[in-house]
Amino acid sequence: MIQVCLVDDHVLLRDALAETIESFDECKVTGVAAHGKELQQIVERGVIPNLVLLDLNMPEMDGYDTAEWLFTHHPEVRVLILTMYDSEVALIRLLQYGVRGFLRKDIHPFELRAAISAVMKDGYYYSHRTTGKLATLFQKSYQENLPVERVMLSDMDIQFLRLVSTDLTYKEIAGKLNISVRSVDGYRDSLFDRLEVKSRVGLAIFALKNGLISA
Amino acid sequence: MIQVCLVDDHVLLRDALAETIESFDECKVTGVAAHGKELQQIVERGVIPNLVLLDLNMPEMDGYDTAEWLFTHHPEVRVLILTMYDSEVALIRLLQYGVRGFLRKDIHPFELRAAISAVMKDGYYYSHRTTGKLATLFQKSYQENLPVERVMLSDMDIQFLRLVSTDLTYKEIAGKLNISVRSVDGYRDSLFDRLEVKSRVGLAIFALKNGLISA
DNA sequence: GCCTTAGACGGGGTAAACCCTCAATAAATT
DNA sequence: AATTTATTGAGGGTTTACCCCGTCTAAGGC
Repeated sequence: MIQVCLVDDHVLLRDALAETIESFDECKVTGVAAHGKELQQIVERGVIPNLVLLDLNMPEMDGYDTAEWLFTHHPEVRVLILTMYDSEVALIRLLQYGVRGFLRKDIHPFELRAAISAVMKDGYYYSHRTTGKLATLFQKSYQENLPVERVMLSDMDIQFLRLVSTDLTYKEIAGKLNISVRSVDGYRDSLFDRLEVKSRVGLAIFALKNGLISA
Repeated sequence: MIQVCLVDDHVLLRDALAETIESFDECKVTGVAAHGKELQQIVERGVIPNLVLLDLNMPEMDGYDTAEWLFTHHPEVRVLILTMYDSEVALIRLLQYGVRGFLRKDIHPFELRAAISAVMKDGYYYSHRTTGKLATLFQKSYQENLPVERVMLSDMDIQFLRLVSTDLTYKEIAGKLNISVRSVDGYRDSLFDRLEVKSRVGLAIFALKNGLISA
């Protein structure tokens, strides 16, 4: 019997999903949480699931931090991401934390069941869409003769993108990060290049679409 | 028996929701659709529901257009908005189309049932949050001695916001709208004032958060 | 040791964004 | 007919954003 925990702040979807998963003979929902902190409490109480279905955008403690925590403290727990919009950024960041698969919320229930089965049987579940995105990413890093680390975003990049998606000027951003305006220029231009946008608005839109800021 | 149609492109939530609603004794789900076009087909086939639970961000035909279509062609059908994020813009636009209530997707199932009951019994359901937003809006229009139309966004504003949330320069935007760059300045400054932001990025963020562009 | 690479910073420049003031037109109000 | 109001847009200005050119330093590969 697969013991599943659901982590999503959208109660309506989460509870309905719990019923759907309970209807699968091979599964049992042993816990539901609105965000990472709640999951932590459940796990630390000794209820350790086999599989965690994890949303990304949540209050308190988001999916990234939750995946990282599970990876370092309970690596035996398999994590399946269930999110609104997928993105290369999410993909790369989460692969580092050993997540076993990615699902968009617009899938059909039978794909959910297939994904759960695959994760428990084969250890992972990557849809065509996911592998496609990964392939594009590695292809890009190969064509431009750059390591994958260059294509993906660092913590600094993400911190920077969060500030860019704000009414602050670059001068103010430089102040917040304790670096010079020229360094800000450098990060910006680097991101222009890698994210293939031409303006600050493009960066902000990218940050929004990739869930880097709470929409 | 209340006949309900569900319109949402997220199959997982929509189908789970259908089961939840079917479990309410007073309700029956007579149709599900992924977007407005599908709902149109259902209705034009003669299956006219009492209540439509409507998402806003959808492909093909979004919630706004769907609400407008229902309002003009089938005003007897009551519309209850079920969306990810609520916003003043959505509120004002949709009130024009006679929608009966607003629900965020992070509510509890019992609030959904209460809302459905209220809409069918009293004709509407406005949560404290909704009425709060409305109050703020009217208060603002009163304080600034402006008609509500001044506080809400025109079609031009929305069209403009969509273009602002793009890599295009204002010169290019002016070209697209067949107006001069100075007029663009005017629209921009007017929106700065009304939306209380200081930069183009602020406008883009606003547009995203209010679902004016597909995220 | 040397070489590359990445990060932080500067000079100096152009284009874009921002922000005033004012004015002509047309539609709506009175 | 007169007044307001909205729309559009011009002149002219400052600030910010964008994008080259560099240098220096620290970290890591061989």
